[in-house]
Amino acid sequence: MVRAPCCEKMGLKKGPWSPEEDRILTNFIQNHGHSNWRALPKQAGLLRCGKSCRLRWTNYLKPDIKRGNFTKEEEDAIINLHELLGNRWSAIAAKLPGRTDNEIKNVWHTHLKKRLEKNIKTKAPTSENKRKKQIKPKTSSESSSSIVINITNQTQIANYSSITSPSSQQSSSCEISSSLTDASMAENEYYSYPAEGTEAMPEAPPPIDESFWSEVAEDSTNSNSMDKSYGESVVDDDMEFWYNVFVQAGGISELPEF
DNA sequence: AATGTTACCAACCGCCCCATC
DNA sequence: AGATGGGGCGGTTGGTAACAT
Repeated sequence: MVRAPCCEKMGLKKGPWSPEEDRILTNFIQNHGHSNWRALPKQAGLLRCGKSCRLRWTNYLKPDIKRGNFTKEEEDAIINLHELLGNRWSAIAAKLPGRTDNEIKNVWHTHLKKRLEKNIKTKAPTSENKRKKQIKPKTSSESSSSIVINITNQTQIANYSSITSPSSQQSSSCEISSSLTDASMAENEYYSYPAEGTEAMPEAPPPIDESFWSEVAEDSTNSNSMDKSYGESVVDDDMEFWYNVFVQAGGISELPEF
């Protein structure tokens, strides 16, 4: 079924949002919620399509969104999660509180992907691997990561996930388990290289932040697209998967209570 | 100072899945 | 059972700021 884009209707505005539009949308959602995105712009008096409003809200206006540069820990978490989940940005975003899938996707394409590609070529971290261009400072306070995911033994994790993870039913996980070779292990050494002016990362993974487990539990109870395909036991399987990942990573020794 | 190039990121587009009729 | 609508996701684009020449 092919549907015409919702914004094809004449008179609907496209492009960057004005501060006034932001204000109207924010006020409306705070007062009335967003039960129906399609009807929302009309009710709020915005000349936008519902889809545009949803994107603006979820990617920019939502109050719990964390602004500012990604920390080294967040970038490492994205890299590790991308190894496990592939281009499932929403699933990755679910593990990074305050970060949107769009933001993570952007960071991946503009920054992390190149970093990894460069590292494959050079095989060793050098000062050239670091960002050529300085990021312009953000206006809001500097972000800080509330979770720490530092998996050092990628091959072990990936192979294990191919056995126990519900994601193993999908091709992406099979690719992960088969593609992680000694060479890729060498690449992964890069993940631990310290950013300029910071301490070197410890060899052993740091303890998993407790908040991670509550996020996993919360995430598992929400039926997202990732979970839906796994059937009724998805919640338990997902929990078991993440637990196994971090046990293998050496981050925790026992299953926390949820 | 002017121009070209690169990097970043907000926003859009098309497709898919699920719920409802 | 099939059609339709709404929401969500991932890929891509376009504007612009920063940097290089």
